[in-house]
Amino acid sequence: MKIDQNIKIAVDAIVFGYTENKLNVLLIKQKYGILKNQWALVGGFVKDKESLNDAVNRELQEESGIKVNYLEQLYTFGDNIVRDPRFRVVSVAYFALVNSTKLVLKADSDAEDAKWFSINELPNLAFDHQSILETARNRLQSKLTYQPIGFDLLPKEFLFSELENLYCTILEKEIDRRNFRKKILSFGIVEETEKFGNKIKGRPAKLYRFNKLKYNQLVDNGFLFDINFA
Amino acid sequence: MKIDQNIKIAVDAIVFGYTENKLNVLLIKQKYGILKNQWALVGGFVKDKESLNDAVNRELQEESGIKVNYLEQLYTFGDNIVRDPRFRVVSVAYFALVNSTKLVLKADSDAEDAKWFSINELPNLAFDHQSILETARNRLQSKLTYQPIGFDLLPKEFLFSELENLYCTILEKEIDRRNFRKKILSFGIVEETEKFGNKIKGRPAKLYRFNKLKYNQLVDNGFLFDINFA
DNA sequence: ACAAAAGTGTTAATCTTACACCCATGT
DNA sequence: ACATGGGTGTAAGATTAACACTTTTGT
Repeated sequence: MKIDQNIKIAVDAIVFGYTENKLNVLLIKQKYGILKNQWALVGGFVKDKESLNDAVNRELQEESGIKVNYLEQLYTFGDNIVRDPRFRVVSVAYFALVNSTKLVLKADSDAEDAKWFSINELPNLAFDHQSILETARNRLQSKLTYQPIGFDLLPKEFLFSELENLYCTILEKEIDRRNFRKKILSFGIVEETEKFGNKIKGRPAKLYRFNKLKYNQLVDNGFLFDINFA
Repeated sequence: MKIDQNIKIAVDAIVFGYTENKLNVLLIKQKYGILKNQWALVGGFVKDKESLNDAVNRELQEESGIKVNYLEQLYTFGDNIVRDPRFRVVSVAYFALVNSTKLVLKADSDAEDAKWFSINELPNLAFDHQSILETARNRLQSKLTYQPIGFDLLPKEFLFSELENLYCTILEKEIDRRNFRKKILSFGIVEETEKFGNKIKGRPAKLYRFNKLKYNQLVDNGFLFDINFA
């Protein structure tokens, strides 16, 4: 059986970071082609002998040198058959979270420049990357409430106020500080360390740590992480 | 820029139906190729000038003649690079729900036979369709609790006991009849009709109808459908 | 002593759970 | 009159939501 089909498969990654109470996305300035100098998501074509997963990881490595904490398939964009002006491309988009606080980006082979952009100050994006980004943002918002993925955007040890702020920022909601802390602590998956953060102002704040092992154990026993707010 | 890539894109559909308190899946017996006579999901290759969505709908039409009530993209399977023994195929899987009570299947061009199988009595499946099906089943289970998709498996007018049974069957849980009814009715999206179902035994049961319009209105005002059980 | 952020409890309201009896029909 | 499934209410327990003052530090 001969299949006459001329469609290319690409992978794209939406990489979210969180610094200074802002949600950021990693973008790459295109180095070649008719889209030269346009900003785009990390991504590229899949090789013949490479799984989709390997492809995203390779692109992340090549274009940014980044190591992500969380990666999952988001959605496959293939309904707009002219999304890429060169030829038909179906793009499998991935959703990634990274602790960007101590991260050094490298601009490598395919990209001229790799940079973090606040989600609220985005440049014009190549292809249909704007709408992919919207999809990713929705996924982040909803997943934040039923999976402990917020921790993947923070350093290993973090302040409670940072966690709280992350939730407020991403969900675009006010959250009662006391109720939030009570709820999170009631799960028993976040533990106090002996250390203190280096705040300049106010009372020193303890650092906390997410216990992933404990979380996995609880999940095995039917535990469901869940944060709902009015 | 020339891309040397030789991967084919297919779409597959997991079509769920519900009859006589059983969850069923639509399978197709392959007519051609080395997989002749094996059972497989509805699916096929995407055409060059056809959106992914059009491709699934076409395959559903061609192979089963079915009209689905609900269709959404499920997941893209492309990590197993030898999932199809002939050449590399990346498959975009779709998840479909249909009211199968009055449905006539047609076996058409590509398929010898189209048949419903109870989810508990599946034959061996071609390719990695077994694992795709697992993914779909998980999606169905989780989505049932936070989206009103159960109605897409039932006729327009249905008995409360059918709805309840559907939830019990798919979630594999016992559900308190009174609490279930109370909860569903409290949403105000299911309304009583004047008609009665034609039960043979017991007290006649009213038929109910899902008011999709009302549901959409409520959603616009921030309503969240949600059924949680212990 | 004051500014700044951290840390902490209680109460009312709401939602969830558990549970059992009467009703309308066909035979 | 009995068998079968349909229809209904209530009370105890758990969860959520609303709300403000004290603590620790640096200046």
